[in-house]
Amino acid sequence: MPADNLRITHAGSERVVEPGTTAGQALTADASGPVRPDGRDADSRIIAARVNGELRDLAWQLADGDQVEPVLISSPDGLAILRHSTTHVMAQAVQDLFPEAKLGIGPPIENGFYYDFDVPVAFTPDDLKKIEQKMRQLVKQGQRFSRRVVTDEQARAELGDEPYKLELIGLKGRGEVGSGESEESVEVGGAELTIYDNLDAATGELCWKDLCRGPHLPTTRDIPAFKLMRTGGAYWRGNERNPQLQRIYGTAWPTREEQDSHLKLLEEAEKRDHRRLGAELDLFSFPTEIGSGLPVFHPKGGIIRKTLEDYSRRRHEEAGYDFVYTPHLTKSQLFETSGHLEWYADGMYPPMEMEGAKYYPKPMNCPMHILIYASRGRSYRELPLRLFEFGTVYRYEKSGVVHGLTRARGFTQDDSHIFCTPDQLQDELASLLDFVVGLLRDYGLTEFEAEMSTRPDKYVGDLADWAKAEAALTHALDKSGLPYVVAEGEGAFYAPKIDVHVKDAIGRRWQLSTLQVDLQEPVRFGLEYQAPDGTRQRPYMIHRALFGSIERFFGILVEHYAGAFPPWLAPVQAVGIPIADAHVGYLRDVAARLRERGIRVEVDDSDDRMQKKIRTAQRQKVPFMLLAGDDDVAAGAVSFRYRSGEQKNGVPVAEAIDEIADAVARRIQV
RNA sequence: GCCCCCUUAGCUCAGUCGGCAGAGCGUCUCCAUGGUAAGGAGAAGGUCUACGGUUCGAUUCCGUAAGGGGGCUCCA
Repeated sequence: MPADNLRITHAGSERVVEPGTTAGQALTADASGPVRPDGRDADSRIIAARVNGELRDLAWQLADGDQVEPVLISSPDGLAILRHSTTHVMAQAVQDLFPEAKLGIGPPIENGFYYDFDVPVAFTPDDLKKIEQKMRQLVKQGQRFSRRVVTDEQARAELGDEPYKLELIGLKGRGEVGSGESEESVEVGGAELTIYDNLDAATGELCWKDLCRGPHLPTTRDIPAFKLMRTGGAYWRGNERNPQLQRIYGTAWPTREEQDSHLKLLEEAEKRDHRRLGAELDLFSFPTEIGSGLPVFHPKGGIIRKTLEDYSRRRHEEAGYDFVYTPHLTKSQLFETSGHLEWYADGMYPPMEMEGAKYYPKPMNCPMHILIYASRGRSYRELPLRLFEFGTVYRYEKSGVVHGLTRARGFTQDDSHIFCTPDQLQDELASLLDFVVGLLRDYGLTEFEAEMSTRPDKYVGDLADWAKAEAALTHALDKSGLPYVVAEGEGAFYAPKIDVHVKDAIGRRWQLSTLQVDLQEPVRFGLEYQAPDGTRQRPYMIHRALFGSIERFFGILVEHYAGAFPPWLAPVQAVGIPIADAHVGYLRDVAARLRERGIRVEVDDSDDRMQKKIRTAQRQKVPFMLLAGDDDVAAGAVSFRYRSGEQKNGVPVAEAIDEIADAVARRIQV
């Protein structure tokens, strides 16, 4: 069945385009419709179509009256189709080379795709090369993707030796996999079962087939750029009780250039890896003797951490928080009352037994803050009561998940619990969100997006409270002006929540702050306050962590800044570099004056030559370098060098000191 | 926790198809006093992660453990 021409309706007129045509050819120069997101893409290929709103292959048979919109390869849908098609090519290559491999699922994902295989032996990096080579052959062959609707029985007959595919066919019947967003739906979503055949370009002979919802590219030759990235284990259907399959990840792009820039971004991310920079810049380490996931901060990491903590404390103080301190250990009873032992015992370090009592390292601070609230009777006049603590907690993360500072087993939360009346909830949440975003901005993060998570299927508390809490959170979000998405059913069992995500300097998203309206703990602990009418009322409780974990936030900042912290956070803010030994004394005097202004400064009096000292300071990412030679000494000046390489010569010492102190005080990046 | 991979000097890594090991950077000492990203010379530094096993002999092969990495699952 040759691919029919595609009729597209655009700008009120209908025209016919052949598969593989470009948008530029398909559209008149003045076209301004949906296929042209911007002028740059005018030559992008049309690889599929949206027929009456549904994605279809170019080979789709059109009926009169169909509303057809072409899909460009560079559009989000186009990218998914490209990547989904590439994953078929990969699966074919794998089954050519490893005939015993059984197919799992193979969906497109962000920036690429994967396919899972059941194979007796895991793939090696060498296998990956062979598979990629084979794929390049298949791409060159230009096999046609061809869609076929089949009945359940046909599908079962044709895929008889693909046990996982058979399972998927079965699932569809039971409605477990619909047309939704699950990755399985890529195979069996939609109203009918379809099989995609890969047909030889010349003979039309069947080369390979897969149960698949589609759509796909016209031919394998339409894959412009791809690369296999890595392998890994993955549980069948994402369930750890299921067998583990071997997953191969790849990436695919409309142009070679886009692929290259994607690979470059990955390289850049690797260079910024906080674990690597943490060692290079002597910030922190994970001594084996202490244990996995338990970091120590070295002096340079320590001063950064102290600075960001101090600033956070000051801001909290200004915002009306009260500072509290609580111990690291508690008798089991506390976490029995809170319910944590019942729900999260697996994630807790085991208890120590002393004199008949069991003591647990705390996995969270809230119950202790609650006890402070409950330590005496509370009046509505005291509310909202905002308790704040840098509280260190311990969670036994499974060995496979520990990851640098971003997933540690001991970490410190900038934890706050706010107790308020029902009336205060909305305003408190709204101002809290402002506070959170304002503070994050001061640490140099500028792009935010929020996620609102609502009541899950398994929940505690009563519906009216959930509704009220969700409404208050939504109100706060609307008021904040932050862009947000709603994640239905993603809330914790005891609370709906807002998570604030930030984008870092290279565009990666991190989940940072979380705001939760707790509907459970105030009840469990029987919290109350006395209302104006003399009755005893239940307060609302808000959990809130801004950095989440200081360690994790620290790691994210290291990566965000690529280690080049803004002056106020930099461990060494300025370094004096003498041209020769004779100028060391002069720079020591300058350094003393800087120290008086609170600047962290060092003078490099090593035996190295000046060039080497610059190189060293540059690699340590020191924001300001003050050089001095005979000329400078004579003029009472310094040669002022920024880590950008920019340089001003003959700057009077007083001026240089003012500039540095000013940059630090204003917390600006240089 | 599960699948796969890794662990050699402070760091980054060579190497030994089984015969007790090397480079660069860093460190230390000396020389050099040099104007914008590596001046020169010399020295110190390793029970080759740990423990078992195979072997005449193990850093190398096998097993176990610890730590690390890439995924999966999980993340109150």
